[in-house]
Amino acid sequence: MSVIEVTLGWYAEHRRDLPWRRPEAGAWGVLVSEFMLQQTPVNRVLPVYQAWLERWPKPGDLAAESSGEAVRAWGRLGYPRRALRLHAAAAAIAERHGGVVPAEYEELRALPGVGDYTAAAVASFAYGRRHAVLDTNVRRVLARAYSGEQYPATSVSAAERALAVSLLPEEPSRAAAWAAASMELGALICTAKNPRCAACPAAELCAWRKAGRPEHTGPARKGQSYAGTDRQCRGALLAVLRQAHAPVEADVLFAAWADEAQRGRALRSLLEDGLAVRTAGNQYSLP
DNA sequence: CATACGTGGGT
DNA sequence: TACCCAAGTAT
Repeated sequence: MSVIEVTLGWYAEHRRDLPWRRPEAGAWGVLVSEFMLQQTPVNRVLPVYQAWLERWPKPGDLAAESSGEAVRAWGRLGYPRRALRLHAAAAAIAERHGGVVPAEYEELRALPGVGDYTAAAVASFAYGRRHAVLDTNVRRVLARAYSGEQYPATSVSAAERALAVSLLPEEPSRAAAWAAASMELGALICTAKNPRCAACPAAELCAWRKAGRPEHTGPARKGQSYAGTDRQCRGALLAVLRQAHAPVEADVLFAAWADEAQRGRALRSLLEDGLAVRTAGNQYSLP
């Protein structure tokens, strides 16, 4: 038995029944879920995903809306530029692909907000294509099971990608299943903090466990600060715009953040990003 | 290659 | 409480 075999067997039994994994989700459902899941946990995505697909069942439906409605519907998922990019991706799909989410990696990769991971994930999960799908979960599983290390490096290395490619089953549908299964294993068992090795189907084969689960050596991973940052300020300002259904006066917006210099900087960046627009006079709204 | 970019739940 | 971190992308 190999890590791949036991993981596929485990997945068949333990996979979560997530809405974007159902056949009726389609490629559009998969694409929407991938955008929302970029750096955001499953349980927070769930309700927003459901509402999103009910409102915009096809890419063309979203493309026909203003980008501001996408930002509003995005709610508090975080990183609202993703909502803008998903809206732009929907427009590109409507224009260039006849309203159908493309199946080719290169075409997916060319869409706004679709990077290497998302292009591989959509091609794999929605269309059963054979791609190395390297998200944080898969990377951790590979680091442990095959490289004997607690954590993968900060960015994907050539060696790491080569390993992932070498592992890919020949049969595309099986490769796609392995992508989903290894991701699920990383999410549920081979977790970052307290891995549940006792419940892991690959425990006997795991290089990291065989080595005695050595601690990560090297520089500690960079933590992300948030409190008091420009990011938090942007979030506070945007929350006001999301809740308002008409342009708001600058005064109202400024009441959301005390530091004048910081909120000025934040508002300017929101305008630059296209997350906010200045309307008549001194008023602001979603685009 | 490092950094900016939201938010909230778990420990 | 403070810190960690969650299906990344663009610059």
